[in-house]
Amino acid sequence: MAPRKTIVLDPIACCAPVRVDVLGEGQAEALAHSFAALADPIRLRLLSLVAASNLDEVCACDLVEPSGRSQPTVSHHMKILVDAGLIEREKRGLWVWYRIVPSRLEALRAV
Amino acid sequence: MAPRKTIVLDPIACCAPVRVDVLGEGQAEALAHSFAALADPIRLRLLSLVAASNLDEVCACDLVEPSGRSQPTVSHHMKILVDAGLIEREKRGLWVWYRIVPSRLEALRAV
DNA sequence: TTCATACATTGACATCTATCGATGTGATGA
DNA sequence: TCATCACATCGATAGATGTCAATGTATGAA
Repeated sequence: MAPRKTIVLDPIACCAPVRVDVLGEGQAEALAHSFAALADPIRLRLLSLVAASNLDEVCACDLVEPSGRSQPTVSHHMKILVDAGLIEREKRGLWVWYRIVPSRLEALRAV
Repeated sequence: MAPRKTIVLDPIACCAPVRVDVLGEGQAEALAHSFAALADPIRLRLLSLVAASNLDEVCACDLVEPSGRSQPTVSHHMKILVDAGLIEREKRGLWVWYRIVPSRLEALRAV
């Protein structure tokens, strides 16, 4: 089928740090799930709001109005970001505080 | 509403390269679109296949079988990757060749 | 011109996702 | 105990997305 010859993934590919290899199904599934969390403009803005905080954390009540979405919708999106490990959630009293998880963002860059 | 005080995005934020700012709607929309292209396990594997090629480019005919999807489906996904600017498409004769666009991947890392 | 090949497009369908109103839950204060 | 507040969950709905069979399009060969 191949015009030249089928692609050969170098069998003696060295253990180099820049090793380029084909993603397995499981890895691809997990990665796609992480990227999906970033694949929504509202979530990107929410993430941006948390990251831009000069307090290092943001109260959930301060996310609803700038996002332009309803409270349930914001809650829904924040849950997705938390489940993806991009944001940490901490409840203190009546309020919920969010912090970004830098290590998780860093991990995604290494694709 | 805010328990302490509303978040203040530093108005005198310097022109520093690590400038942290809240995404505008337009930027968020564009970014989300790029991430959406990566938010599918099949597309990640296709991208991986192209990136792992030792020829620097891959024929479309060599993507169908390893992806485990039909030819129209692969064509569909490759179009999404090309539209996102992550991959370049070149038709030579009967065959179509794909190359990754490193600069575009680099740009996404800088979020 | 006619045929075969490689890939794209179409149409239809099932599934997923974003959204919001209504309601539930847990904490605080009176 | 009761009322109130902050946030989560539920249920319903509209729109987006992945998938493939069927078909269309362009290229090269006979």
